[in-house]
Amino acid sequence: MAFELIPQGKKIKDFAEEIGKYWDEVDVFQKIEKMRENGEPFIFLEGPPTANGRPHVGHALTRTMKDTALRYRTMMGYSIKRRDAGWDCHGLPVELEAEKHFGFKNKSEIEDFGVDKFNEYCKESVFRYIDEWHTMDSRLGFWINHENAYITLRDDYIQSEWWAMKKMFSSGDLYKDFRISPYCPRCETTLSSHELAQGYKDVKDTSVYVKFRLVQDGRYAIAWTTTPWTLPSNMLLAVNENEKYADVEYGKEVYVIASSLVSKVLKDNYTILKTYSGKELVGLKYERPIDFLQLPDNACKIVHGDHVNLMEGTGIVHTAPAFGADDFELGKQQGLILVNPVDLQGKFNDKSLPWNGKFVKDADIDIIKYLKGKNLLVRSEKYEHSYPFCYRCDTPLLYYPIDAWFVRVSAYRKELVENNKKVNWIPSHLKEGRFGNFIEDAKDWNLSRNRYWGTPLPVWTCSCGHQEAIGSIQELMERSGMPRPKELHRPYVDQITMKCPDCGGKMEREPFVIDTWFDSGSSTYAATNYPFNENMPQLPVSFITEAIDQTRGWFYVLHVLSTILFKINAYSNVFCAEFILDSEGKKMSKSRGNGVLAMKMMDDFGPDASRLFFFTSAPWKPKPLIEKVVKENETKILGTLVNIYSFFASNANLDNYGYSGLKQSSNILDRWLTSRVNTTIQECRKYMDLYEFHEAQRIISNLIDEISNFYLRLSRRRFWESSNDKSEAYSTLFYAIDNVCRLLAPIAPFTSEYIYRKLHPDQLSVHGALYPEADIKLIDTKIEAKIGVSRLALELTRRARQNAGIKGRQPVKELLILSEKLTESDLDPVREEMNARSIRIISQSEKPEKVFIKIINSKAAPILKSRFSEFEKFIRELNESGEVDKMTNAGISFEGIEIPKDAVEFKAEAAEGYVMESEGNLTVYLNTAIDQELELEGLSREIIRRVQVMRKEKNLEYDATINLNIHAGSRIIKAIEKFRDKIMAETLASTLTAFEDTKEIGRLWEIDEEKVYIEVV
RNA sequence: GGGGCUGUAGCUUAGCAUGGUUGGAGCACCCGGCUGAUAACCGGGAGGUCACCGGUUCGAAUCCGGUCAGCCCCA
Repeated sequence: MAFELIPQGKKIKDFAEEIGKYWDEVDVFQKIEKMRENGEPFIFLEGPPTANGRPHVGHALTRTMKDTALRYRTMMGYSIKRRDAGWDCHGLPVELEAEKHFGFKNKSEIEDFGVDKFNEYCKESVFRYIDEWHTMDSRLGFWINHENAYITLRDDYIQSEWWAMKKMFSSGDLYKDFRISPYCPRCETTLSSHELAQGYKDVKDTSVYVKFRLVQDGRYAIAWTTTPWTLPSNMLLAVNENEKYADVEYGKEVYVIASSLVSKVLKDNYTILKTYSGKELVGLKYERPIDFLQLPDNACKIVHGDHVNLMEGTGIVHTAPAFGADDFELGKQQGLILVNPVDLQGKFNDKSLPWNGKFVKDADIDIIKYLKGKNLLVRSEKYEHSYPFCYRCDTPLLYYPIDAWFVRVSAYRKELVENNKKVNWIPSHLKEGRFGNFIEDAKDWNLSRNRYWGTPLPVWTCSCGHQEAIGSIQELMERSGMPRPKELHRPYVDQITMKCPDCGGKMEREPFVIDTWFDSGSSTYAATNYPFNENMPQLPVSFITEAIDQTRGWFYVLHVLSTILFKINAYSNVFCAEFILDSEGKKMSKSRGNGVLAMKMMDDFGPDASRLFFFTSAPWKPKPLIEKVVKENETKILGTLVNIYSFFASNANLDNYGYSGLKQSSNILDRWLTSRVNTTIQECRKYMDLYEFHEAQRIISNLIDEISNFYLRLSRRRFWESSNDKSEAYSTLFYAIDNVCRLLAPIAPFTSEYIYRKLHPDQLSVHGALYPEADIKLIDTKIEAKIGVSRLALELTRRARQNAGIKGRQPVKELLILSEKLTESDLDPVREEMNARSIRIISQSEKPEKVFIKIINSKAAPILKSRFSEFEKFIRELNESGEVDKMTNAGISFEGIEIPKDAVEFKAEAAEGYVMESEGNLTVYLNTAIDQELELEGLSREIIRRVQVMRKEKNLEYDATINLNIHAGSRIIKAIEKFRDKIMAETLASTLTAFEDTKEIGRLWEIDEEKVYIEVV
């Protein structure tokens, strides 16, 4: 049986293509799934992307993390459950695309066009790029079942959500409320906090300090706001009763301002009259600066607000309950009837206002002018702050009082925190940090959208106030007595009405669709169509992973819904990736145009190099995409592995070797490598279990490097000469490559499969193999340590050679190694590389060292004064005598003068004729004497080396013989004659003729500045 | 304004939890060497105020406090 060779010039990217085809043709993925059918379940859940955008490198990263985890678990014998794709289909971004397509500017245009046609377009556009996703997944090697994908727009998926909503409606956890929500006046819908978060921008707005005259005594309370358009709707002023306030004389007027903020507000020319507690202000009545609107009698007074702080402004907060959440709460507390002069398009709609009909933000300037004219403005200034804009249409959002449906998440804070304790977060700081903080303070979830393309809210209302939630299609038909709608979308479900059980009136559906995050957050149960398929979803799922932005997105909604519906955490392990940055380290974004598509990365680098790149450092650190970093992984890890295999295969074939298990070897390098493989396995499993794939990659990469550059370099001859432990060497190398393939398989699935199947042509796939398990018996830490020391000895030898100016090819007479750890035989593997006639381990007493004394002039001179030069001479002679080391302990006396110990230094240097190098407890002494015989041997090796180069250039087979003719000067001819046999053996020359001549034949070489002509025939 | 993460050589990074010889690699650069698997490798050189300031300590890249910068999240 021969091992298949890797064709010259074949690229690692080509392997991927070949392997991809093989997997498809033979159905490898399905076969492995079947093989593991009865394994312990490991439950996955795919976070559904929207397929109306193209996959970029960030998607490739998270899909690599998913795939690596799942392949690893498969190799650990688990049966992966729910390895199904999923697609997120609804939502505002989809509608926006549709609006753009049709050129619509507002909702009425959509309604005129027809909601049915509009939604039809949305439905089709969702899958615009689905093919590219499929191709990307297959090229990246992401093994996931696409044919079982869950799709959130399907009736059966929506029906499960209806079940959930009905359940929450029944328990009171889904409720309608009139409150302040972030609202887009262009899209005419409320937004969720998640959508809000995407639209914050830093902008400069005009902020104003406004005077509110106190009825009691004519002082002015000064309030600050960045939204002047809310001033006409002012109903209250809020202070903090626990803070200090001051009466301040400014011009002829007296202002009330929080005392710590006076200097900020008024700059100079003011006098503080007195300070007092905020409590004294509470209850005072005031006159509004803008008083067109009719207000209830209980308005226009100062109240306490917990939210009032002294970070900015004046410590007195203008409160318009219609346009702020805190304001609204205060208004409610005070029992105020809400006054709202703004319509759903964000325009004033109260005839008493001079600005009636204007978009509120555009009225700011007029309002400021109006205040100035009435002398009620202290001053105005540009103020930079972040303000929310609609993330899809860029319209500034308003906080607006409106009916909306909410999930009572805040009531479940305790349960959310409890369930989070059962979750393993990677990286761990998210658990208590970003995510933990967020759920501790979870707000009720604004679920309803006044839009079209989404899961319809399944609640029907009667004009008498009666409400009912519907939990299934069956129930919908029974309750309404109407046929099943075409699909569970608008406008079809809107046409369903039912009879009110209370008053007999007609009940109509609440006209909302729901937040699309409810869709993806429902995947735990809706993807399996629970409860309609009757199988309780297995929760928590074992593992999910997405990018960091999903902490408040998918990770959050999954956790919330699972906690409310099933009282359990949705997942037990969650692995969070950071973003891939561009080559400059900048965030990739659409507006910058610096994004990189996943397919481009596959085209440029191929899947395995890309996958390895994602794990060059922890995936939870942002990583710039730099071409040479990606390529480096390919050469260092994959290229080296491929080479190791090529070396193995070409030699094994020459020797007709076949693997039949790991042979016990007495060779120290074999035992070392076997041990290294097993320690690596141990470590690797540990890291893979912790989802620290990047650590696993690093140690696998180290092992590959050591196999190639240490083990093989030093073992080469055993493979191509007839050594008696050759089959041990082959079996060790095979064993190492086989294990490396399996260790690397989850991370670089293509290349490892390619090599693995060359080792095991009879096996289906490396991914169906079991992940290596360390054999403790094969781990020998002593050997690993010893080899470490011998490697250091080799390094020191090279260093010493360099210092002595002796090249590696030149044999030296003697090498002495001072070490307590090594024995002679430990050096066997490195002996040849050290290239010395004699290599010995020596003891302390044998050190070829000369101890000498160095005078520390600054100390010795003051003691000796005028006799110092005599002392110098004395020491010089002493040093030359070689007797110094006898004095190291005794101390020195010079003609009756005791020289203190700190006035001299005892130093050691290599004895004459030696160069020494040391590191730690290891010292190497190199004898630098080169006699004629050594010199000639060195020259013979120079000849051999050059002939070898010529053989290679001629592309000769390894075992092809040659005829060798050499013309050169006398010294070299002498070397050739002396080492004729060796030269012929090494270069496989059947004849060797050598003449002292300058005739130009073959190729001209220069050795030690002498011309040498070599001809290989 | 609040919270989180990150900051180590030109670039990519290890070390930081548990303080301790001289902060370790790789890429690129320079010099030298090795090479019949490997555009690979080996030795040396150059390149670091370990973001900055302060504190604790005999001793801080590491622990503590603060500042700055970048990114993210929240408001």
